[in-house]
Amino acid sequence: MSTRRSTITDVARAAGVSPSTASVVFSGKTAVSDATRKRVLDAAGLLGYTGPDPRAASLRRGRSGIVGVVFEEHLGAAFLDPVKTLMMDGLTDGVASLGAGLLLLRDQAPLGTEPTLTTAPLDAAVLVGCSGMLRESLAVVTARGIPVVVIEGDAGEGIPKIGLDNREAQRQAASHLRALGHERVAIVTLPVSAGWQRGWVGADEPITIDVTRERLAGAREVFPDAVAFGAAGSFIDEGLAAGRAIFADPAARPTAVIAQSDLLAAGVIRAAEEAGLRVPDDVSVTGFDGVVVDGLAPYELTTLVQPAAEKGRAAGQAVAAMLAGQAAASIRFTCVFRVGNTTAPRA
Amino acid sequence: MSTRRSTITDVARAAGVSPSTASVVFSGKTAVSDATRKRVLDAAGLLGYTGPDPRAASLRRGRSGIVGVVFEEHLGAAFLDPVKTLMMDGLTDGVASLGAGLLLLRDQAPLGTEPTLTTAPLDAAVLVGCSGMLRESLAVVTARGIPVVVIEGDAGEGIPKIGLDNREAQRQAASHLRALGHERVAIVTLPVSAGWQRGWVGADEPITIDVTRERLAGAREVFPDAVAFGAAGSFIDEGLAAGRAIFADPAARPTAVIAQSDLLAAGVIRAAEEAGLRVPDDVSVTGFDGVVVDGLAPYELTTLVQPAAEKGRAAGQAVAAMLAGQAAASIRFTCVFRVGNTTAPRA
DNA sequence: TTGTACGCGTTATCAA
DNA sequence: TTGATAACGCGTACAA
Repeated sequence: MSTRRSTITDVARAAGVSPSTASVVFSGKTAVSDATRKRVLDAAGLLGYTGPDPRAASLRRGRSGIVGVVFEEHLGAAFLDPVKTLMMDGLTDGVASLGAGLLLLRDQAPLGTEPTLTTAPLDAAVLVGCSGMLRESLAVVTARGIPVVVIEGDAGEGIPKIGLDNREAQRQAASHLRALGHERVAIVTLPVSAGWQRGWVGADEPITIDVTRERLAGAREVFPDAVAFGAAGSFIDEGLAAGRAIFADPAARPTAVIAQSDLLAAGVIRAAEEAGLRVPDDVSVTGFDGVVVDGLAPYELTTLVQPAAEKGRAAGQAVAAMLAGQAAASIRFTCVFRVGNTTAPRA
Repeated sequence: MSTRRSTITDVARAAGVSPSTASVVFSGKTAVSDATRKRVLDAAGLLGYTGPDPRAASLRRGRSGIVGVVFEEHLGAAFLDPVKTLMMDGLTDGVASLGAGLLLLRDQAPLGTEPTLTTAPLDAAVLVGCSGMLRESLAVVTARGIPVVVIEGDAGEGIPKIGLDNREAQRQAASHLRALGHERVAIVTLPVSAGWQRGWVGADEPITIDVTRERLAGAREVFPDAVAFGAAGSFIDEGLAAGRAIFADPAARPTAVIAQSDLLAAGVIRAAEEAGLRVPDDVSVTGFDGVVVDGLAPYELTTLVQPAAEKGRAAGQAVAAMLAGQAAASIRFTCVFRVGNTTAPRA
């Protein structure tokens, strides 16, 4: 049973038509008489032909229908982040209009395997949270003429960026806290650099991750002297650890904590409870992202709602535009400040 | 600047060698003299040639290096599940040995777009949690001779399945509870069927999702009369809702709850606390999966640790085997029962 | 070690 | 509405 797969040529021959006609029956690009169509389809059924080989079609058309999504981190880690998940949802929609699918790619190929970013049949690539690495692969891709878009990161000149008004948004939350009378404020940041280990962020620590730096800057515009504790990732447990460090010294306790993500904020709240502090009565907490934190109820975070899915969708559209030969512009989305029940006037 | 992309033929001509020699320089399949290699590489650099076109190479080789991963549910929903995330990690590894990447596919294409499952240049496909639908697309794929593997689901005859000993495993947890003296037990199940709404599961409710059915059967082998509440998904908040329903009537309170996932168990624990019950003193709770539940500390679930990443890896290997022309067998992994601090003797 | 020749399976173009 | 022709860009026997 291991004969050659039948091709469109076989079908055409069996149906007594030319290959191009058979092709048209499957692609629908041109009108075909019903009689002919039936003959071709029948022949196909008989031969077990199930449609054009995508590989050949893709070579001929010059399009594969595949958009690569490149993550810097370990793939599983990426999906632990609800913001990225939402973004993927939007991206799925965004490229669907293109009839394309998403190919998951890791920046760091697992040793010994070829860098798929350069060998995969991509029509376009979307980089997620690219903080300046992977420039080499990127160079190859752009040289190949493959459109590239970056979400929350910087890939250098000429590459469209989809991002947020991180700084301004975070400043809003800080202002809100100041308006409530808070003065002693601590900040819990996202990782400060690649491979960052949980810990206090020194004043002269170089911050290489854009999002972290911008949000921190926004908070410090209002509270220049606020201490900052850098988490190792956006997880509740990281927020918990950060919160413990922050609330450790009763004498130095802040009355408000600005967390750079909702998950971190959730952890901080738990740490506060652990330390016998009530939220928001004893300590106010703000988050960032506006995602649903599973299990956080009855709290409703005061946070900045970012259009995560929109970012993905916009990236998809940008890619589509570039594929259509148009230039795609960078986009900065605006976060919406939402007051929940985790902030209150200073006691 | 918009002239034709240069091809390997151009490079060969510029380097003064034949196309096949140039090809060999890039593929490394045959030895080439250093001088020749240098000439070719130089020419490539000059022309901005960045390597073989993946589309053409894939046609020629008959391999695209792409494995499709098909989810039934909305894509974002899939990644909210830590088990699936881990599985994806394993799968990534599993196919990496193949030099392949993962193409994300949704079962239900978002209307108006082509079913990518049939038009994408796949070398193989992995179905996740397939409960018997999508038979048509599947038929096309298998007819095309594309290897298919199913994780936690059933795609019919002849398709290798990667799964767990769900029934036996769950029975173990139940036995543990019985050994602790528990008699009045409630079960919180995963969704009972596609589109299931949260609620009590009637005795004659048809259970169409394999995992749910098997785990329920395992629990009922020990506690035939245990009531079951079906969650709408594997989330903490769903477990919370289920727990509230279960603990609502003080007179009918169970002394132990068997949850079909760790996230559900986490929610149940929270519901218990809410109802003023202590875990495990007043009520014991078991989970299933053995994943790290973010924010659950200090609890450590008594649960069944399933090799989620292993499942993914095995699927990748099965796919690799089939691609190599060998038959791949179905695999049933065994869960390991782990006692945590959420179960205790009946008060 | 290098070159020749051919085909992978399809589709765009144009003419009939 | 259909058919002939010519790529698409590459890899690989095989010969030299």
